[in-house]
Amino acid sequence: MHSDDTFQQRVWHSVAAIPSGKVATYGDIAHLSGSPRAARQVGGVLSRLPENSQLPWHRVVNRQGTLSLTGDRRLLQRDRLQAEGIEINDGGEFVLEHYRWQL
DNA sequence: TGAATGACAAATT
DNA sequence: TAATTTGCCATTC
Repeated sequence: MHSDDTFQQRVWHSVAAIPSGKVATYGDIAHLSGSPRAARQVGGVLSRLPENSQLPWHRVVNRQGTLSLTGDRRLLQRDRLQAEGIEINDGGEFVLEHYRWQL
């Protein structure tokens, strides 16, 4: 029901709040979701998002300013970020502090 | 119920 | 500076 308050749902809400053109790290989302040390779980939640999800999962990146995904998903994330104005090279690297969402 | 898993991150080499 | 190891913890199997 609407009173569900699982880590997974808190992650969904946190990610949904990231503004277009900005990015947040897995750690940032973990922190916002009430479990500061669960950065890894954030990735776990996003990896299991339904195909039809409208969540801007592409705005979640790692602390190095690079993309953690591989293969086709990685290319999709890179394209979506570029589409939002983020300067990211073909290797999926960019200047994190230049686009990081200030919590 | 418990072991395995992993879209991380900080510490250590 | 870069590579490897260690700690982390919600889910999944």
